[in-house]
Amino acid sequence: MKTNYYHTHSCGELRLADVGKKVVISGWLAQLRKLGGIVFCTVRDNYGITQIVVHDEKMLDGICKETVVRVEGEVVERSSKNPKMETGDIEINVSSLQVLGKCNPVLPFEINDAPNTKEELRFKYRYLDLRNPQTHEVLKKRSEILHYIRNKMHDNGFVEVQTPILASSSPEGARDFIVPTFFNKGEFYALPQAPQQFKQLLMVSGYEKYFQIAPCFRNEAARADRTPGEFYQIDFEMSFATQEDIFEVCEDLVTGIYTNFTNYQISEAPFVHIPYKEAIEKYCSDKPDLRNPLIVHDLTDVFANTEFNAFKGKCVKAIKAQCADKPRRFYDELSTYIVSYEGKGVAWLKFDGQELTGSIAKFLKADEKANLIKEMSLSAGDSVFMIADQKTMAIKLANFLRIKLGQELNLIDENKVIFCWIVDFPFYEINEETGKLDFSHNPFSMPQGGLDSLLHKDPLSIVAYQYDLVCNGYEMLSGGVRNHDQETMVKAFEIVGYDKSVVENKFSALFNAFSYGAPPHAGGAIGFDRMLMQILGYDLIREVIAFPLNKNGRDLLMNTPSTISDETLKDLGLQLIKNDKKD
RNA sequence: GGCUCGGUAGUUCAGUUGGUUAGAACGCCAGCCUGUCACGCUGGAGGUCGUGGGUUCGAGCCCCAUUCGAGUCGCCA
Repeated sequence: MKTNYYHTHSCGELRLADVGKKVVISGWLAQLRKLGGIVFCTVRDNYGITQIVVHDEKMLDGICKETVVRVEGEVVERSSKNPKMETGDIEINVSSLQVLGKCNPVLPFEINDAPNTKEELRFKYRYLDLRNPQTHEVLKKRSEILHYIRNKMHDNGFVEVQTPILASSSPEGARDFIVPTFFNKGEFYALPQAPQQFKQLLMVSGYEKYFQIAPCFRNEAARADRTPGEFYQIDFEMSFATQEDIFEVCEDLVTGIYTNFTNYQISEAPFVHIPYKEAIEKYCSDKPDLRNPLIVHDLTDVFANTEFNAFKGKCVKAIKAQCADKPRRFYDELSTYIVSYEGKGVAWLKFDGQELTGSIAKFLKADEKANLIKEMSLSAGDSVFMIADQKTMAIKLANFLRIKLGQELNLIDENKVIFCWIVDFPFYEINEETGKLDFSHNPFSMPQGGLDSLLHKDPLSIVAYQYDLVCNGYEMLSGGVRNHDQETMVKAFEIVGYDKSVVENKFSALFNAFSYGAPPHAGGAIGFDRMLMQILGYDLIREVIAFPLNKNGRDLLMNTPSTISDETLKDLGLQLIKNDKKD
């Protein structure tokens, strides 16, 4: 610590070895404990907490908790030490105490108890919330991890480039934030949803390995694990690289981060690869939590000719679990849970080694029961939970059911972090709304087999060099080998009904760039906030963000977004549409 | 936009079948206390029960509307 007027030491620094030293510390008064003529206080700064002893009560006249003070005194050994404090062996005998910043005696909430305060209030007074040592630590950890990542990327030869924030609309699928401008009335910037096109252009420029801790903006609704508006990605791209090269770089980075900054037991690289199709079959999810051992079985064929109305003509998904000891209510509550997601419910059966019993046993024919037992390899004590619905819905609900069962039956090992690569995403899919063929991920990725596949294969059978890194049910990274060939790009768009002019106009920069010698390239982006949330053991992404927006994209501290004056609107060439109530 | 839950003292919450003056803990204020560290003890102040309407002799509680917040679905990689 640099010595100056305000301090010779930090509040986390002094130890027994410093006894006898005359020191100066500055910080916030965290606690005051008066015992007659003696007052014990603690002073807190960015680095820790140190106890000070005031023998002259007058020094503290008019001073309350959270006042910023400068304290001069001598370090002494405590007669009663506090093993819970890092500086608990010593205290400072105060000779002078000066107020540097006054504080209102009634705080909106107690700093010590800040994490238990309702979020609304915490974020309105985020600067107080962040004084809480536990909360304070989060942003320091965030910084350390960012530092580690930067170093690692630099060490591996990546060049850090800042791409524009005032950019143009990019076709990531989410809605854009639009920025009006004084210079060009009637025209707008869009904040980038990702630096996708810029980083690919950098590849065309020959930078070979690019990365950026990139701010990304998406004008979409929030969730507990998804902040509205803005977030950060560790964005990277490599030329002359294959999918495997990307995996190697990511595995090295992610393993490094988790081993250095967490105590989790993490899966060893190389991480397991699961084709998208298999993930959907086994887990009914493209981001399965592999800590959960439950597997989803498809029983559609078993009940293909059933008389049972609830299953007739439906896609039937089933999960086997050992929970024969659970009461009837357990089964009923699962059903209620599924109904809350607009499912019809959960049908269940128990197997005692001989017979199937349970909610729907009497509706099933003997051969159906026999096939079910065989298909699911049931043994005594197993229960089977079944969902019957339209295929898409059945898959969705089976995923919820698998997760819920895993939680309820305590099958999740919280100490583990299991990574996997979901690979071979389909290149095209049928858009459920329009019934037409559409890109299933972004249109930038390379179809496996290249132009040849596009020309000769059934579009729905083509898979892309498109991958996700999944960890404990969270999607941590998404990326792909990019399509860098004009002809292949045009063909890919043509298949979904766009002609060449669409590609030329919509992605003109990229498309043109590819006509001047583009290297094959691949990359991806890690959702940094979400990863950090998991590393630090939080369920809310807002916990790891300095000044988070609330669910409705509102900053309660700065009170944004806010209206602008009519004059400014006019200067921007904007006119608001007035709508009193809805439309 | 839908569904679910919530809004009571500065904070976290309790509040019975609708019934006198709406409670507790922490915090705050005052007093006592020389080894506390979640200090202790005594006393005190502090409330538009989110807002508006309704039912009722009487509403924190019941009904309607509205607003704010959270979770979730839609949406979003």
